[in-house]
Amino acid sequence: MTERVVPEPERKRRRPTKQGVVLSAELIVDTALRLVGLHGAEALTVRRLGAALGADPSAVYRYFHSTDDLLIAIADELIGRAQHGWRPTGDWRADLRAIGLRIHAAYQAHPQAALLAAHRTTGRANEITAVENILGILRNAGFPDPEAVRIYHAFVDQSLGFAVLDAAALALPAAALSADYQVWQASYARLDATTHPHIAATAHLLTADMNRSAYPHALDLLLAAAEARLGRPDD
Amino acid sequence: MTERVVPEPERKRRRPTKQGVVLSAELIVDTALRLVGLHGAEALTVRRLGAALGADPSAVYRYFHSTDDLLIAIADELIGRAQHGWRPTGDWRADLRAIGLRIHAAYQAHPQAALLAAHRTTGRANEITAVENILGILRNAGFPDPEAVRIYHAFVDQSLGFAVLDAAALALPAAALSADYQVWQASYARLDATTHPHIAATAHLLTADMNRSAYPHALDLLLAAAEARLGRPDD
DNA sequence: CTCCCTACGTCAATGCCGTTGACATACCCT
DNA sequence: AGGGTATGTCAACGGCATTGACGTAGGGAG
Repeated sequence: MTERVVPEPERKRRRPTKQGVVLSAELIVDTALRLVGLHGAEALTVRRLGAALGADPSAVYRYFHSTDDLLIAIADELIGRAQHGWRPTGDWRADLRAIGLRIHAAYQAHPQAALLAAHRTTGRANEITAVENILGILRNAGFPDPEAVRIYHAFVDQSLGFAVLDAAALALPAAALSADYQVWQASYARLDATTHPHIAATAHLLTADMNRSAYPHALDLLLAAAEARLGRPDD
Repeated sequence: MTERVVPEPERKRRRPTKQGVVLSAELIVDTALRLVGLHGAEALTVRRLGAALGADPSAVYRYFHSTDDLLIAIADELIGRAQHGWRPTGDWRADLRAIGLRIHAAYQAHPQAALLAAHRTTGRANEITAVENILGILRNAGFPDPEAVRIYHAFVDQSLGFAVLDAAALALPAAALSADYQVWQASYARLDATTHPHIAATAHLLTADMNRSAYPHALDLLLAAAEARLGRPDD
């Protein structure tokens, strides 16, 4: 007992740190996002977070049980930002497309955080709201419940999966990024047409396409296939 | 000069460690995969790897520039394993489905490694072979080059994205996993039907679906949509 | 067969990291 | 006004990746 972490809603005392900062779970999450955006994913350490907050590093443990716990909170915050201000239009396909792009964009805005947190199920408030919204769109569109659940699952995991992958590219330090490009030039762009005819034939298209996220296209394919099923409720 | 790492193909001297083990890049990658499979992703440290190999930890740096470099090698090894023994059947849709499932399965077999490495572009031999195969299937199926490249990109990134996400679930320690399930029970399964009608109506379906990967379904949707486009080369 | 060069395994040190137990203070409630 | 305790702080622990220096033994040259 005398648990180290007191849940945020029932916090009463707020005692400023030596440097005069009044801490809160929200401030810590925001500071963590800022830190990670400025200095990369590897900057997210308890010690540096403490320094950025103006507090002793161990103060963080009064708000989160562990760094993992903090990560979950960050993930939920991003999900919340993705939904901020969203309103359904009534067109299920457009609505799902918008939600998917919003989730993706929210994570792309904090690639390092996405890399750390997008693959976690948070079970927190913002995540639950998102689930409710997506399921509602599908059921109102006329998908029978089992189909709605299956499409929901594919849709959500697709957006999160792409978020992680695309974040990984953005999160790489500039040095590694240019190194990656040189690897590409060295290995792919000059492959022998006799051993790798298909890469050789499409090399120019590949280099152009590589620089964009494939998510919008993949999302459109998923939605098109889902719509095609609305008519045929078989199989 | 006197570079710390000598590339594997031109290695001549093989000097056993104190414990009598003869090292090689391959042995290190295999040992890393075994380590990570046995004791989780957090067990992949240079020190523990050294111990598992029967060598001083710093010997690893004679074969890889950094842990990141090692990770890339592990990723490429998994891609290679996914393709091992694969042969095209001539049915493009079945072939792509098989490759997708193989990639996914290869990473699921080593979830901790997948989590660390699936979002990296390796540029190494096995990755290049996979790219060539997939592009070949699409171009032979009759997709025009720009379309083939776009579908290739969506297909590959979707497979890797799902691999990361599904690996994350498998990689969680047993304790965290059951904790997750309890969170689910506590928050989702008993949500008020008036505030969250859609979750409440489908809760039983959600819990059943949650335990499977959505990848096969998402893959089928992608392939169905791609096939639908083969006829209409417009837009 | 011998000698030399240097590749590569080893050692030790550096500066990080997360986490925790003990402590003290100042906040809030009564 | 006073007490209980929440919360910020301090110090310490063990583990981490990485690197420079060292020496020994493998292999090529003659």
